[in-house]
Amino acid sequence: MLYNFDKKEFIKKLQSNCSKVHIKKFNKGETITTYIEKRNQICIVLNGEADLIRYDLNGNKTIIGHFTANDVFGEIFYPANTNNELFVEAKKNAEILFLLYDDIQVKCKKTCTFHEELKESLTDLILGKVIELNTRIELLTKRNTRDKLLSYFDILSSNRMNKTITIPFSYTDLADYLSVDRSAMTRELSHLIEDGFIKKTGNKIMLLY
Amino acid sequence: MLYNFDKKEFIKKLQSNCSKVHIKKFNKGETITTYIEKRNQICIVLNGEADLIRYDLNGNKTIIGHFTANDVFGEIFYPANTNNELFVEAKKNAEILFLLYDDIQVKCKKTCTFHEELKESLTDLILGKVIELNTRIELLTKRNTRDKLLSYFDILSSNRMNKTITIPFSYTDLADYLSVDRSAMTRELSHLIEDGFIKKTGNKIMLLY
DNA sequence: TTATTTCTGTTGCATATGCAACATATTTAA
DNA sequence: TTAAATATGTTGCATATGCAACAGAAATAA
Repeated sequence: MLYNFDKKEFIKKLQSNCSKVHIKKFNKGETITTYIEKRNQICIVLNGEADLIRYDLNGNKTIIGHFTANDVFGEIFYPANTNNELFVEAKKNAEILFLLYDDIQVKCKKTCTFHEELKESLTDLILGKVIELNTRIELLTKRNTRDKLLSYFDILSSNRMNKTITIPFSYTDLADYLSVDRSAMTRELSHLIEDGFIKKTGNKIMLLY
Repeated sequence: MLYNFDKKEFIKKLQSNCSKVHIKKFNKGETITTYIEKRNQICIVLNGEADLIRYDLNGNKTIIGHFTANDVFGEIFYPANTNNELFVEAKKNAEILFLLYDDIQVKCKKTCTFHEELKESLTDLILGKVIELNTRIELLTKRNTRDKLLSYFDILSSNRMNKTITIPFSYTDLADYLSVDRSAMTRELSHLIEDGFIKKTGNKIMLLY
Protein backbone atom coordinates (compact mmCIF):
# COMPACT_ATOMS: atom_id res chain seq x y z
CA MET A 1 0.00 0.00 0.00
CA LEU A 2 1.38 3.32 -1.09
CA TYR A 3 1.20 5.25 2.16
CA ASN A 4 3.00 2.54 4.09
CA PHE A 5 5.55 1.90 1.41
CA ASP A 6 9.06 2.09 2.81
CA LYS A 7 11.42 2.41 -0.09
CA LYS A 8 14.54 1.97 2.03
CA GLU A 9 13.15 -1.21 3.52
CA PHE A 10 12.44 -2.56 0.07
CA ILE A 11 15.94 -1.79 -1.14
CA LYS A 12 17.41 -3.42 1.93
CA LYS A 13 15.36 -6.56 1.29
CA LEU A 14 16.44 -6.64 -2.32
CA GLN A 15 20.07 -6.41 -1.34
CA SER A 16 20.04 -8.99 1.39
CA ASN A 17 17.59 -11.58 0.12
CA CYS A 18 17.34 -11.43 -3.62
CA SER A 19 19.87 -13.32 -5.65
CA LYS A 20 18.72 -11.61 -8.83
CA VAL A 21 20.27 -8.22 -8.18
CA HIS A 22 23.81 -6.99 -8.46
CA ILE A 23 25.57 -3.93 -7.15
CA LYS A 24 28.36 -1.94 -8.72
CA LYS A 25 30.41 1.11 -7.78
CA PHE A 26 31.13 4.00 -10.11
CA ASN A 27 33.56 6.88 -9.88
CA LYS A 28 32.52 10.44 -10.51
CA GLY A 29 32.22 11.10 -14.20
CA GLU A 30 31.77 7.46 -15.20
CA THR A 31 28.86 6.36 -17.35
CA ILE A 32 26.54 4.12 -15.37
CA THR A 33 24.35 3.02 -18.24
CA THR A 34 23.22 4.06 -21.69
CA TYR A 35 19.60 3.75 -22.75
CA ILE A 36 20.08 1.34 -25.60
CA GLU A 37 18.58 -2.11 -25.56
CA LYS A 38 18.51 -2.72 -21.84
CA ARG A 39 14.74 -2.52 -21.94
CA ASN A 40 14.24 -4.55 -18.84
CA GLN A 41 16.66 -2.91 -16.47
CA ILE A 42 15.82 -1.00 -13.31
CA CYS A 43 18.57 0.83 -11.43
CA ILE A 44 18.47 2.13 -7.88
CA VAL A 45 20.90 4.61 -6.37
CA LEU A 46 22.22 3.23 -3.08
CA ASN A 47 24.43 6.24 -2.51
CA GLY A 48 26.06 9.01 -4.49
CA GLU A 49 24.49 11.06 -7.27
CA ALA A 50 23.76 10.54 -10.94
CA ASP A 51 22.21 12.50 -13.81
CA LEU A 52 20.20 11.29 -16.76
CA ILE A 53 21.50 13.35 -19.65
CA ARG A 54 20.42 14.01 -23.21
CA TYR A 55 22.42 15.69 -25.91
CA ASP A 56 20.30 16.71 -28.88
CA LEU A 57 21.49 17.12 -32.45
CA ASN A 58 22.52 20.73 -31.82
CA GLY A 59 24.71 19.71 -28.92
CA ASN A 60 22.35 21.19 -26.32
CA LYS A 61 22.62 19.33 -23.05
CA THR A 62 19.54 18.67 -20.97
CA ILE A 63 19.50 17.05 -17.58
CA ILE A 64 16.41 14.91 -17.87
CA GLY A 65 16.69 13.59 -14.35
CA HIS A 66 18.79 14.05 -11.24
CA PHE A 67 19.03 11.07 -8.90
CA THR A 68 20.26 10.73 -5.34
CA ALA A 69 20.06 7.97 -2.73
CA ASN A 70 17.01 5.70 -3.17
CA ASP A 71 16.07 7.21 -6.52
CA VAL A 72 15.20 4.93 -9.39
CA PHE A 73 16.02 5.08 -13.07
CA GLY A 74 16.45 2.78 -16.03
CA GLU A 75 15.68 2.24 -19.66
CA ILE A 76 12.51 0.37 -18.77
CA PHE A 77 10.97 3.77 -18.02
CA TYR A 78 11.60 5.03 -21.55
CA PRO A 79 9.88 4.52 -24.88
CA ALA A 80 11.85 2.20 -27.13
CA ASN A 81 11.87 4.51 -30.11
CA THR A 82 13.43 7.63 -28.62
CA ASN A 83 15.63 9.48 -31.08
CA ASN A 84 17.98 11.08 -28.64
CA GLU A 85 20.96 9.52 -27.02
CA LEU A 86 20.34 9.15 -23.31
CA PHE A 87 22.85 8.10 -20.71
CA VAL A 88 23.31 8.20 -16.96
CA GLU A 89 26.48 9.65 -15.52
CA ALA A 90 27.78 9.51 -11.96
CA LYS A 91 28.03 13.05 -10.60
CA LYS A 92 29.69 11.81 -7.43
CA ASN A 93 31.11 8.41 -6.60
CA ALA A 94 28.05 6.21 -6.55
CA GLU A 95 26.87 2.74 -5.75
CA ILE A 96 24.11 1.43 -7.96
CA LEU A 97 21.87 -1.61 -7.61
CA PHE A 98 20.75 -3.25 -10.85
CA LEU A 99 17.80 -5.56 -11.26
CA LEU A 100 15.70 -6.89 -14.10
CA TYR A 101 11.99 -6.20 -14.04
CA ASP A 102 11.14 -9.66 -15.32
CA ASP A 103 13.22 -11.33 -12.64
CA ILE A 104 10.85 -10.04 -10.03
CA GLN A 105 7.62 -9.81 -11.95
CA VAL A 106 7.73 -13.03 -13.95
CA LYS A 107 10.56 -15.43 -13.28
CA CYS A 108 9.79 -16.25 -9.68
CA LYS A 109 6.46 -18.00 -10.06
CA LYS A 110 6.64 -19.86 -6.79
CA THR A 111 4.29 -18.06 -4.50
CA CYS A 112 6.68 -17.48 -1.66
CA THR A 113 5.61 -14.63 0.57
CA PHE A 114 8.91 -12.87 0.14
CA HIS A 115 8.57 -12.51 -3.58
CA GLU A 116 4.94 -11.54 -3.27
CA GLU A 117 6.05 -8.67 -1.12
CA LEU A 118 8.76 -7.74 -3.55
CA LYS A 119 6.26 -7.58 -6.39
CA GLU A 120 3.95 -5.36 -4.43
CA SER A 121 6.83 -3.11 -3.45
CA LEU A 122 7.99 -2.94 -7.03
CA THR A 123 4.60 -1.56 -8.01
CA ASP A 124 4.81 1.05 -5.28
CA LEU A 125 8.31 1.92 -6.42
CA ILE A 126 7.12 2.53 -9.96
CA LEU A 127 4.15 4.48 -8.68
CA GLY A 128 6.59 6.70 -6.82
CA LYS A 129 8.37 7.24 -10.10
CA VAL A 130 5.13 8.41 -11.70
CA ILE A 131 4.64 10.97 -8.98
CA GLU A 132 8.21 12.17 -9.39
CA LEU A 133 7.73 12.61 -13.12
CA ASN A 134 4.47 14.47 -12.73
CA THR A 135 6.20 16.83 -10.35
CA ARG A 136 8.82 17.45 -13.01
CA ILE A 137 6.14 18.09 -15.61
CA GLU A 138 4.56 20.68 -13.34
CA LEU A 139 7.92 22.45 -13.38
CA LEU A 140 8.50 22.23 -17.08
CA THR A 141 5.07 23.47 -18.06
CA LYS A 142 5.70 26.76 -16.29
CA ARG A 143 5.77 29.44 -18.97
CA ASN A 144 8.81 31.44 -17.92
CA THR A 145 12.09 31.15 -16.05
CA ARG A 146 10.89 32.96 -12.97
CA ASP A 147 7.96 30.60 -12.47
CA LYS A 148 10.18 27.60 -13.05
CA LEU A 149 12.63 28.77 -10.43
CA LEU A 150 9.94 29.59 -7.89
CA SER A 151 8.21 26.25 -8.47
CA TYR A 152 11.49 24.44 -8.06
CA PHE A 153 12.22 26.28 -4.83
CA ASP A 154 8.70 25.50 -3.59
CA ILE A 155 9.18 21.81 -4.18
CA LEU A 156 12.50 21.72 -2.36
CA SER A 157 11.10 23.87 0.41
CA SER A 158 8.04 21.74 1.04
CA ASN A 159 10.08 18.55 0.88
CA ARG A 160 12.42 19.79 3.56
CA MET A 161 9.77 21.79 5.41
CA ASN A 162 12.18 24.70 5.44
CA LYS A 163 12.23 28.18 3.94
CA THR A 164 15.97 27.89 3.42
CA ILE A 165 16.94 25.41 0.79
CA THR A 166 20.15 24.03 -0.63
CA ILE A 167 20.33 23.63 -4.38
CA PRO A 168 21.58 20.09 -5.01
CA PHE A 169 23.02 21.17 -8.37
CA SER A 170 25.60 23.55 -9.62
CA TYR A 171 23.74 26.51 -11.12
CA THR A 172 24.99 25.40 -14.50
CA ASP A 173 23.24 22.08 -14.04
CA LEU A 174 20.15 23.66 -12.55
CA ALA A 175 19.72 25.61 -15.76
CA ASP A 176 19.96 22.40 -17.77
CA TYR A 177 17.46 20.79 -15.43
CA LEU A 178 14.94 23.61 -15.84
CA SER A 179 15.65 23.63 -19.54
CA VAL A 180 16.65 27.29 -19.73
CA ASP A 181 19.77 29.20 -20.66
CA ARG A 182 22.23 29.52 -17.81
CA SER A 183 22.99 33.23 -18.14
CA ALA A 184 19.30 34.03 -18.51
CA MET A 185 18.62 32.04 -15.39
CA THR A 186 21.34 33.85 -13.45
CA ARG A 187 19.86 37.13 -14.62
CA GLU A 188 16.44 36.05 -13.42
CA LEU A 189 17.89 35.02 -10.07
CA SER A 190 19.30 38.54 -9.74
CA HIS A 191 15.86 39.95 -10.50
CA LEU A 192 14.28 37.69 -7.88
CA ILE A 193 16.77 39.05 -5.35
CA GLU A 194 16.16 42.68 -6.41
CA ASP A 195 12.41 42.15 -6.18
CA GLY A 196 12.77 40.75 -2.67
CA PHE A 197 11.56 37.23 -3.36
CA ILE A 198 14.70 35.44 -2.26
CA LYS A 199 18.07 35.81 -0.59
CA LYS A 200 20.98 33.89 -2.00
CA THR A 201 24.28 32.80 -0.47
CA GLY A 202 26.21 30.35 -2.57
CA ASN A 203 23.97 27.37 -3.19
CA LYS A 204 21.66 28.29 -0.29
CA ILE A 205 18.48 30.16 -1.01
CA MET A 206 16.09 31.64 1.49
CA LEU A 207 12.50 32.15 0.41
CA LEU A 208 11.11 35.47 1.66
CA TYR A 209 7.46 34.89 0.85
CA MET B 1 5.65 -8.95 -18.59
CA LEU B 2 5.74 -5.60 -20.26
CA TYR B 3 6.14 -6.67 -23.87
CA ASN B 4 3.23 -9.06 -23.69
CA PHE B 5 1.04 -6.69 -21.75
CA ASP B 6 -2.32 -6.21 -23.42
CA LYS B 7 -3.92 -3.16 -21.92
CA LYS B 8 -7.27 -3.72 -23.62
CA GLU B 9 -7.42 -7.28 -22.32
CA PHE B 10 -6.73 -6.04 -18.82
CA ILE B 11 -9.45 -3.43 -19.02
CA LYS B 12 -11.91 -6.00 -20.31
CA LYS B 13 -11.08 -8.31 -17.42
CA LEU B 14 -11.53 -5.52 -14.94
CA GLN B 15 -14.94 -4.68 -16.34
CA SER B 16 -16.28 -8.18 -16.54
CA ASN B 17 -14.79 -9.86 -13.50
CA CYS B 18 -13.91 -7.35 -10.89
CA SER B 19 -16.60 -6.21 -8.52
CA LYS B 20 -14.44 -3.41 -7.21
CA VAL B 21 -14.70 -1.11 -10.22
CA HIS B 22 -17.45 1.18 -11.38
CA ILE B 23 -18.13 2.88 -14.66
CA LYS B 24 -19.67 6.27 -15.30
CA LYS B 25 -20.59 8.32 -18.36
CA PHE B 26 -19.79 11.99 -18.77
CA ASN B 27 -21.01 14.56 -21.24
CA LYS B 28 -18.63 16.84 -23.05
CA GLY B 29 -17.53 19.65 -20.79
CA GLU B 30 -18.30 17.87 -17.55
CA THR B 31 -15.71 17.53 -14.81
CA ILE B 32 -14.72 13.90 -14.37
CA THR B 33 -12.67 14.34 -11.24
CA THR B 34 -10.70 16.90 -9.29
CA TYR B 35 -7.33 16.10 -7.78
CA ILE B 36 -8.24 16.67 -4.18
CA GLU B 37 -8.19 13.89 -1.64
CA LYS B 38 -8.89 10.93 -3.89
CA ARG B 39 -5.35 9.77 -3.33
CA ASN B 40 -6.11 6.18 -4.14
CA GLN B 41 -8.09 6.53 -7.34
CA ILE B 42 -7.13 5.28 -10.77
CA CYS B 43 -9.28 6.19 -13.78
CA ILE B 44 -9.27 4.56 -17.20
CA VAL B 45 -10.81 6.03 -20.34
CA LEU B 46 -13.05 3.41 -21.96
CA ASN B 47 -14.04 5.77 -24.75
CA GLY B 48 -14.18 9.47 -25.44
CA GLU B 49 -11.54 12.06 -24.61
CA ALA B 50 -10.49 13.94 -21.51
CA ASP B 51 -7.91 16.55 -20.54
CA LEU B 52 -6.06 17.04 -17.30
CA ILE B 53 -6.03 20.78 -16.81
CA ARG B 54 -4.25 23.22 -14.54
CA TYR B 55 -5.05 26.87 -14.03
CA ASP B 56 -2.29 28.73 -12.28
CA LEU B 57 -2.67 31.85 -10.17
CA ASN B 58 -2.36 34.10 -13.24
CA GLY B 59 -5.20 32.30 -14.97
CA ASN B 60 -2.92 30.58 -17.46
CA LYS B 61 -4.35 27.29 -18.59
CA THR B 62 -2.08 24.33 -19.17
CA ILE B 63 -3.16 20.99 -20.51
CA ILE B 64 -1.07 18.70 -18.37
CA GLY B 65 -2.37 15.58 -20.07
CA HIS B 66 -4.62 14.53 -22.93
CA PHE B 67 -6.31 11.15 -22.61
CA THR B 68 -8.12 8.97 -25.13
CA ALA B 69 -9.36 5.38 -25.11
CA ASN B 70 -7.35 3.11 -22.78
CA ASP B 71 -5.40 5.97 -21.26
CA VAL B 72 -4.98 6.14 -17.53
CA PHE B 73 -5.11 9.03 -15.12
CA GLY B 74 -5.89 9.73 -11.49
CA GLU B 75 -4.85 11.56 -8.40
CA ILE B 76 -2.76 8.60 -7.28
CA PHE B 77 -0.21 9.67 -9.88
CA TYR B 78 0.23 13.10 -8.32
CA PRO B 79 2.11 14.39 -5.31
CA ALA B 80 -0.20 15.18 -2.43
CA ASN B 81 1.10 18.66 -1.85
CA THR B 82 0.62 20.22 -5.27
CA ASN B 83 -0.32 23.88 -5.07
CA ASN B 84 -2.25 24.10 -8.27
CA GLU B 85 -5.81 23.14 -8.83
CA LEU B 86 -5.94 20.16 -11.16
CA PHE B 87 -9.04 18.67 -12.70
CA VAL B 88 -9.99 16.37 -15.51
CA GLU B 89 -12.60 17.50 -18.02
CA ALA B 90 -14.41 15.48 -20.68
CA LYS B 91 -13.52 16.88 -24.11
CA LYS B 92 -16.02 14.57 -25.79
CA ASN B 93 -18.71 12.40 -24.28
CA ALA B 94 -16.72 9.83 -22.37
CA GLU B 95 -17.07 6.64 -20.40
CA ILE B 96 -14.67 6.28 -17.50
CA LEU B 97 -13.81 3.28 -15.34
CA PHE B 98 -12.88 4.02 -11.75
CA LEU B 99 -10.97 1.76 -9.43
CA LEU B 100 -9.09 2.05 -6.18
CA TYR B 101 -5.44 1.04 -6.13
CA ASP B 102 -5.76 -0.61 -2.74
CA ASP B 103 -8.71 -2.71 -3.86
CA ILE B 104 -6.47 -4.53 -6.26
CA GLN B 105 -3.14 -4.31 -4.54
CA VAL B 106 -4.12 -4.96 -0.94
CA LYS B 107 -7.70 -5.88 -0.21
CA CYS B 108 -7.89 -9.13 -2.10
CA LYS B 109 -5.44 -11.22 -0.15
CA LYS B 110 -6.80 -14.53 -1.27
CA THR B 111 -4.29 -15.83 -3.77
CA CYS B 112 -6.71 -16.49 -6.57
CA THR B 113 -5.02 -16.60 -9.95
CA PHE B 114 -7.34 -13.96 -11.33
CA HIS B 115 -6.29 -11.33 -8.84
CA GLU B 116 -2.66 -12.29 -9.17
CA GLU B 117 -2.95 -11.51 -12.84
CA LEU B 118 -4.72 -8.26 -12.13
CA LYS B 119 -1.93 -7.16 -9.83
CA GLU B 120 0.72 -7.92 -12.39
CA SER B 121 -1.23 -6.09 -15.07
CA LEU B 122 -1.68 -3.14 -12.79
CA THR B 123 2.09 -2.86 -12.49
CA ASP B 124 2.45 -2.97 -16.25
CA LEU B 125 -0.25 -0.35 -16.56
CA ILE B 126 1.61 1.99 -14.24
CA LEU B 127 4.87 1.26 -16.03
CA GLY B 128 3.18 2.31 -19.26
CA LYS B 129 2.24 5.55 -17.54
CA VAL B 130 5.89 6.17 -16.67
CA ILE B 131 6.87 5.78 -20.30
CA GLU B 132 4.10 8.13 -21.39
CA LEU B 133 5.28 10.76 -18.92
CA ASN B 134 8.90 10.47 -19.97
CA THR B 135 7.83 11.01 -23.54
CA ARG B 136 6.06 14.17 -22.45
CA ILE B 137 9.14 15.36 -20.59
CA GLU B 138 11.19 14.88 -23.74
CA LEU B 139 8.79 17.28 -25.42
CA LEU B 140 8.73 19.87 -22.69
CA THR B 141 12.50 20.05 -22.31
CA LYS B 142 12.86 21.20 -25.90
CA ARG B 143 14.15 24.75 -25.79
CA ASN B 144 11.96 26.45 -28.35
CA THR B 145 8.57 26.21 -29.99
CA ARG B 146 9.88 24.86 -33.26
CA ASP B 147 11.62 21.92 -31.60
CA LYS B 148 8.55 21.23 -29.48
CA LEU B 149 6.33 21.11 -32.54
CA LEU B 150 8.72 18.93 -34.51
CA SER B 151 9.17 16.55 -31.59
CA TYR B 152 5.43 16.31 -31.15
CA PHE B 153 4.95 15.59 -34.84
CA ASP B 154 7.70 12.96 -34.69
CA ILE B 155 5.98 11.16 -31.84
CA LEU B 156 2.63 11.11 -33.60
CA SER B 157 4.29 10.11 -36.84
CA SER B 158 6.22 7.19 -35.39
CA ASN B 159 3.19 6.00 -33.43
CA ARG B 160 1.09 5.86 -36.57
CA MET B 161 3.99 4.90 -38.86
CA ASN B 162 2.84 7.64 -41.18
CA LYS B 163 4.30 10.90 -42.46
CA THR B 164 0.84 12.43 -42.47
CA ILE B 165 -0.55 12.98 -39.02
CA THR B 166 -3.79 14.23 -37.55
CA ILE B 167 -3.54 16.55 -34.59
CA PRO B 168 -5.90 15.17 -31.93
CA PHE B 169 -6.31 18.66 -30.46
CA SER B 170 -7.60 21.99 -31.54
CA TYR B 171 -4.60 24.20 -32.19
CA THR B 172 -5.64 26.25 -29.20
CA ASP B 173 -5.32 23.18 -27.02
CA LEU B 174 -2.13 22.04 -28.69
CA ALA B 175 -0.52 25.30 -27.62
CA ASP B 176 -1.62 24.69 -24.04
CA TYR B 177 -0.26 21.16 -24.27
CA LEU B 178 3.13 22.31 -25.50
CA SER B 179 3.04 25.08 -22.93
CA VAL B 180 3.51 27.91 -25.43
CA ASP B 181 1.48 30.93 -26.52
CA ARG B 182 -1.11 30.10 -29.16
CA SER B 183 -0.38 32.98 -31.53
CA ALA B 184 3.34 32.39 -31.25
CA MET B 185 2.76 28.75 -32.07
CA THR B 186 0.64 29.60 -35.09
CA ARG B 187 3.37 31.94 -36.25
CA GLU B 188 5.97 29.19 -35.86
CA LEU B 189 3.74 26.80 -37.80
CA SER B 190 3.69 29.34 -40.63
CA HIS B 191 7.48 29.50 -40.53
CA LEU B 192 7.70 25.71 -40.66
CA ILE B 193 5.52 25.79 -43.77
CA GLU B 194 7.59 28.61 -45.37
CA ASP B 195 10.79 26.74 -44.62
CA GLY B 196 9.42 23.61 -46.28
CA PHE B 197 9.34 21.38 -43.19
CA ILE B 198 5.64 20.64 -43.26
CA LYS B 199 2.42 20.99 -45.22
CA LYS B 200 -0.74 21.79 -43.33
CA THR B 201 -4.39 21.25 -44.19
CA GLY B 202 -6.78 21.79 -41.31
CA ASN B 203 -5.68 19.49 -38.51
CA LYS B 204 -3.68 17.28 -40.90
CA ILE B 205 0.05 17.80 -41.17
CA MET B 206 2.40 16.18 -43.62
CA LEU B 207 6.04 15.92 -42.66
CA LEU B 208 8.34 16.70 -45.58
CA TYR B 209 11.61 15.51 -44.05
C1' DT C 1 52.25 25.11 -4.29
C1' DT C 2 51.01 26.43 -9.23
C1' DA C 3 48.51 25.60 -13.31
C1' DT C 4 44.29 24.28 -15.40
C1' DT C 5 39.71 23.68 -15.67
C1' DT C 6 35.11 24.59 -14.48
C1' DC C 7 31.68 27.65 -12.43
C1' DT C 8 29.62 32.05 -11.73
C1' DG C 9 27.93 36.65 -12.58
C1' DT C 10 27.44 40.21 -15.89
C1' DT C 11 26.53 42.63 -20.23
C1' DG C 12 25.28 43.84 -25.26
C1' DC C 13 22.80 42.32 -28.81
C1' DA C 14 19.61 39.64 -31.76
C1' DT C 15 15.57 37.17 -31.75
C1' DA C 16 11.92 34.18 -30.13
C1' DT C 17 8.02 34.49 -27.47
C1' DG C 18 4.16 36.44 -25.03
C1' DC C 19 0.46 39.60 -25.14
C1' DA C 20 -3.30 42.28 -27.01
C1' DA C 21 -6.19 43.27 -30.60
C1' DC C 22 -8.66 42.24 -34.65
C1' DA C 23 -10.97 39.99 -38.81
C1' DT C 24 -12.52 35.85 -40.60
C1' DA C 25 -13.78 31.03 -40.43
C1' DT C 26 -15.82 27.35 -38.13
C1' DT C 27 -18.48 25.14 -34.71
C1' DT C 28 -22.14 24.95 -31.45
C1' DA C 29 -26.50 26.28 -29.47
C1' DA C 30 -31.09 28.34 -29.79
C1' DT D 1 -32.31 28.70 -39.91
C1' DT D 2 -30.08 32.40 -37.33
C1' DA D 3 -27.38 33.89 -33.51
C1' DA D 4 -23.70 33.19 -30.36
C1' DA D 5 -19.57 31.22 -29.12
C1' DT D 6 -15.24 29.41 -30.11
C1' DA D 7 -11.23 28.64 -33.10
C1' DT D 8 -7.91 30.33 -36.33
C1' DG D 9 -4.62 33.29 -38.60
C1' DT D 10 -2.29 37.60 -38.57
C1' DT D 11 0.11 41.73 -36.92
C1' DG D 12 2.51 45.39 -33.91
C1' DC D 13 4.78 45.91 -29.96
C1' DA D 14 7.15 44.97 -25.52
C1' DT D 15 9.97 41.93 -23.28
C1' DA D 16 11.94 37.57 -21.86
C1' DT D 17 15.22 34.56 -23.42
C1' DG D 18 19.10 32.73 -25.88
C1' DC D 19 23.68 33.46 -27.37
C1' DA D 20 28.40 35.03 -27.23
C1' DA D 21 31.94 36.99 -24.86
C1' DC D 22 34.45 38.16 -20.84
C1' DA D 23 36.45 38.61 -16.05
C1' DG D 24 36.86 36.93 -11.62
C1' DA D 25 35.91 33.08 -8.24
C1' DA D 26 36.08 28.48 -7.06
C1' DA D 27 37.24 23.83 -7.66
C1' DT D 28 40.28 20.38 -9.37
C1' DA D 29 44.50 18.40 -11.05
C1' DA D 30 49.50 18.35 -11.56
